[in-house]
This record gives sequence, structure tokens and C-alpha cells, in this order.
Amino acid sequence: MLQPSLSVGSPIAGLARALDFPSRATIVDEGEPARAIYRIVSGHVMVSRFLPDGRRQIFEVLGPGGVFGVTPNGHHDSAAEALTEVRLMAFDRQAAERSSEFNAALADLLKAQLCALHDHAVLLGRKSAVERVMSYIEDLIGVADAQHADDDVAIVRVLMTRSEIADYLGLTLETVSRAFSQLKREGVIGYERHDGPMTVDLKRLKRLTGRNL
Amino acid sequence: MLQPSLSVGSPIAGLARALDFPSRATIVDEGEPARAIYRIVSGHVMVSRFLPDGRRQIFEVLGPGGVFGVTPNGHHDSAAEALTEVRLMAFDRQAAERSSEFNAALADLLKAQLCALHDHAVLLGRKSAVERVMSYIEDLIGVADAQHADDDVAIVRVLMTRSEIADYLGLTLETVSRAFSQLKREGVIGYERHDGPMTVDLKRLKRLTGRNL
DNA sequence: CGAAGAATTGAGGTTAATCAACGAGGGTGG
DNA sequence: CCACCCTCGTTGATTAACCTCAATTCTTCG
Repeated sequence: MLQPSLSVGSPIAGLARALDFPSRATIVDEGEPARAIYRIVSGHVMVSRFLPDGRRQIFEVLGPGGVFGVTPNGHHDSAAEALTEVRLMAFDRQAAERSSEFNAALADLLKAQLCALHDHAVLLGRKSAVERVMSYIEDLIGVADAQHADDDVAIVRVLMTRSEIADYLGLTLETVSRAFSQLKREGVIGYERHDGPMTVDLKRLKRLTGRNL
Repeated sequence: MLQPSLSVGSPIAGLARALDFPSRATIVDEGEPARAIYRIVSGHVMVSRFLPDGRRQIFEVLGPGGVFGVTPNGHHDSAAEALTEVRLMAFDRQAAERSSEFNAALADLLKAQLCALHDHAVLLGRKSAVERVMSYIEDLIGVADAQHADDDVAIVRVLMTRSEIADYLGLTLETVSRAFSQLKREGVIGYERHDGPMTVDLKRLKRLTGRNL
């Protein structure tokens, strides 16, 4: 997928500043006034929201090129947390919104996000626990689709805890753990340590997800 | 919420043509090449996607001002169906994408949609059946928030069938029906005929949703 | 070594899905 | 006009999936 600019060289480059965050840092809080729009240079970021009683839903996990902090009103509707060390470009919101060039580039990025959120809504509304976890694993492989197209096995690293994956997939951490265990028993995935590398048998995964998605 | 133009008077007005559809007509099919971007003038539209095995997820229900048919690639990722008689403005996609003015206006609309999809993801991932139906009823009242702010009772019309509501809320039609029955028993809502007007006791609804959202 | 955080696994409970029957309009054709 | 059918909604009984509670292990870190 094309990644529009929003970067140096563009006339709005002057509005941007680089920012770094350590792993697990909170970048924006829910409800906070929206002063900037952020683009990820390197690292990964989770975007989430809490219900008053503590239930959490993670909407998206963004990698390099991803954008967050966009809001229709003046306040962030969701929080953003660094999943790894992160380098960001921060664009002053007020100034950026006045630049039609910025908005046009942003529109392209938002279109892709919209599509991703549609995928995720299908997952949350209509897929079983194991299907959700398989979709998650496919996401992990992600653009690697290209580089793994002819491979039998992909190797990925799970950056999120079971609890975070659960809040992303609309499950509990126990159900996520059981789904991982089941897929491991079935030989779809393999790992020694949960924070180590995970191997994915692409053929088996495709066979399981191919039929229904 | 502000509704940016994308309308007559704008320099891209020449790219637009008006279209009418009868109730229940299919406006765009999933997978179809994306020739246009649509804005609703009047009426309501559902946007949805199917899994290969027939499971359906409805992403959003759009009213006047709503936009659909936006896609990051050349093909529609979802279908759109008229829920009522609908009048649309259709913007030629190729031409519109070249207009930074169009894209800028579109960005504002997409921001609002993004926020709405976040709300919906929380609903799908983290709310119980009755909570989902209550949220749906709140949506029905919608902007009426303003005009009903001092009222005790709102009167709304449910345009969707139980099956459509189920596919919107990630439930089965039976569960939706039971939730409606329960809320009726509890006096939160009232109706004689399912296709007739429905009264909503706003105080009771707020009391139930207020705590947890 | 002990404590804290994360994952796994088991047992049991709850919610929502599934299967099934029935009733209420609305349309169509005899 | 009425009988029939078809769609939609409601409700009940049962099942299955997932959640909750709880115990245990593993790893890391002080």
C-alpha cells in the first residue's frame, strides 16, 4: 500500500517536530486536548479506549507510517501507548488543519485506517476466539505477506501481552492463551518462550483461515 | 458536528451528479471497482461486509451528510444498501482524488467516521447484548440529543429489521429480540408494532447507560 | 532467594447461540 | 374476498462458547 508523504520536503514540514518515547510510555491520554497529529517513524503504537468501569478496547496497533491523534473535535477520543521504543513526527494540529495539502495527504492515510477498522469490526462482531487469534497472527506477519509469499514458515515476534491481545480481540486473556495453546498443539504455530520468536506454519494457517476468511 | 461542504458551490461540484435509489436497493457491491464516492443528501444507508460463509457485519448506518464508497485501493471493501429512499451526490473518484480541496473536505468527514468506528469497536468488543441494544437506541435518538435534551421521552422509528440490527451489533436476531423485549418489560422503551414508532424513556435509558457508558 | 508479573491450565458458571415452534401482518392469486 | 404464503418477530428449551475464579509454573529483577 502506498504511504503518502506527510514528511520532510512537504511544505508543512516546518510544522513537524520529532519525538521519542520509551517502550510502554503513554503518548496521548484519552480526553486530552488534541494539540498534535502523530505519524510513526519507527516502532509500534497501540490506540485504545476505556469504558468507565475499566473495560478496555484496543482499536489498532500501528507500525511505521501509521497515524494517530486524529479527532473530529478538539479532544482525543482514545489513548495511545508505545509498544516499543518509538520515534514520531508530531504535526501541530491547528496549523496542519489549515493546510489543505496536509489534509489531502491525511485523507489517504485515513482511508486505509477506515478499511482496517472495517476488518477489525468483522473480527469483533463475527469471528470465534480461535479465528480472531488466527487473524491476529496473520496481521503480525502483515506486509511480510510479500516476503513470505513463497516460504512455508514465517517467524514473527509477539510484542503484546496476552492481556493486551485480549483487549485488542475482544476476548479475555485466558481465552487468548487457550487459543494460542490450541494452535500450538495443532502445529500451526510454535514457540518456546512467549516473549521469544514464534514460528508460523503458513500453509496450515491459510488452510484454516482460507475457507471462512 | 460541522458538516464540511462537498457540495454545490465548491469547485469540484462539476464532478458530482445526483442519484436516487429506492428503499432496500443495493448501491454498491463488495469488491466492485470504485468509480465514485457518495454523499447522502437524504435517507439512510447501511455499509456492510460478508464473510465467505455468509456471516455479515454491518459497520455503520449513515444518515444525511454521511459519506461512503471511500477506499484506499481501487475496489470497494464493503457493500452499501439503501435503508430508505435515498438521494445521493456521487463524485467521480478519479477526478475527486486529484482535487486537494475535495480530499481536505473528505478528511474532516473521515475523522468523524473514524471516531464513530471506534465507538462501534468498543461496543462489539466489550459490551453485553443489552448494552449494545441500549447503545443502538441512543444512536437512533442521535443528534436528537439536542432537541430532546429537556424532554423525558423521545420517539424514534426503527428502520432496520432485527436481523440487520443483529448484524450491526454482532449478535443474533433472537438475542436482539430478547433485549428489546427486556427493555420493554423494564419500561425503558415502548411500542405496539415493531415497525411503528418507539418511545424511549430517556431518564431510564441514561440511568442504565450512564454508569458504564 | 523472594517477590512480582505474565502465561498456562483446570473447574465451574453465565451469556449468548442454536434449534425450534408459533403468531402477526402484508401480498398474491384464486 | 379469502386462503395461502412469506417474511418478520417473539418466545422457549437446550447447547456451546466464552468468562470467571483459582491454582500453578516460569521468568525476571531486586
